[in-house]
Amino acid sequence: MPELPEVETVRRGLEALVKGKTIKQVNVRYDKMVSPNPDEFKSALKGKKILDIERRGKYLIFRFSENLSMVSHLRMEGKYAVLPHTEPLSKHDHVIFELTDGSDLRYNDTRKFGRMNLVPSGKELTVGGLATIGPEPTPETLTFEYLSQRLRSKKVGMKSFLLNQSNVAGLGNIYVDEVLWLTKVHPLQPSNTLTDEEIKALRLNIFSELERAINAHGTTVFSYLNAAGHAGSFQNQLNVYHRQGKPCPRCGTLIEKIKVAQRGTHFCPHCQKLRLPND
DNA sequence: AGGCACTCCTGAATGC
DNA sequence: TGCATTCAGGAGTGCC
Repeated sequence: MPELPEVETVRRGLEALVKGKTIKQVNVRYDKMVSPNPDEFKSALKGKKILDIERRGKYLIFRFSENLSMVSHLRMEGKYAVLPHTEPLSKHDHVIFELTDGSDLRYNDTRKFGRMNLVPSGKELTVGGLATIGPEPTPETLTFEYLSQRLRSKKVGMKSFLLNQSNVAGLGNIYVDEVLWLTKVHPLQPSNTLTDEEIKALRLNIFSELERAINAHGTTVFSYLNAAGHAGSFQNQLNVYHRQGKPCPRCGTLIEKIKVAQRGTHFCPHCQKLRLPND
């Protein structure tokens, strides 16, 4: 499932593969995937040049000529691939951007959860979750002051806090579990009970974990591949995610799996103890 | 405010 | 073997 490191890996791949190319025509095979309706989507994109591909959190932002932009979210299994136009379509190719050089940019999405929205350039931040998205998880944009204020202004469990893109952009189920394990904080620990030391550690762990994951070209679990069709390797560096019943790399206690915020949640019951308010 | 549940989807895993 | 059920989840919506 693409989170920030995977989306950034895709963005870099797309930049190398399709930046500067021109769209001949677009084929939409699953109408609900695009906005506005498929007819407007296709006619607006016809003849446009791909000027740049940017990223904000887990959202990709394509910039086209004539002040047109497209916000694309891959959700669970969305993938882009660049292939010769003569290559047969696969079952789950839902949107095909036919390019004038004879290649296709194809969007493939087994579960059909991904969405693409065309907007005038400059209006990108009005689309869906981008309207309320929190700071990018970098040292410059996610400051200690912001994070501690935000944590203390709420009392949600830490897993919910970090999954909420309006608090911090880019983290998903895998990296939230990993970052909480690194910081030795329980997924249900109320956000307003973290100490300053924990907040400092959490912040640094977010940065280092995402940086390491980007360097490994993201995590490949189940079927996720990046734009060039390659798997990432970060799954080999996961400490708790999908490791229920296996020993904690730090203390050897068996990793547990519980449900938090409708998500499978992995943690070490020894390293990540829930602290009650009057402890 | 915050915790749920539900929805969108398909394929893999599990159950009998 | 085969058919039915369960599970996985990012984000949006809606309810209590």
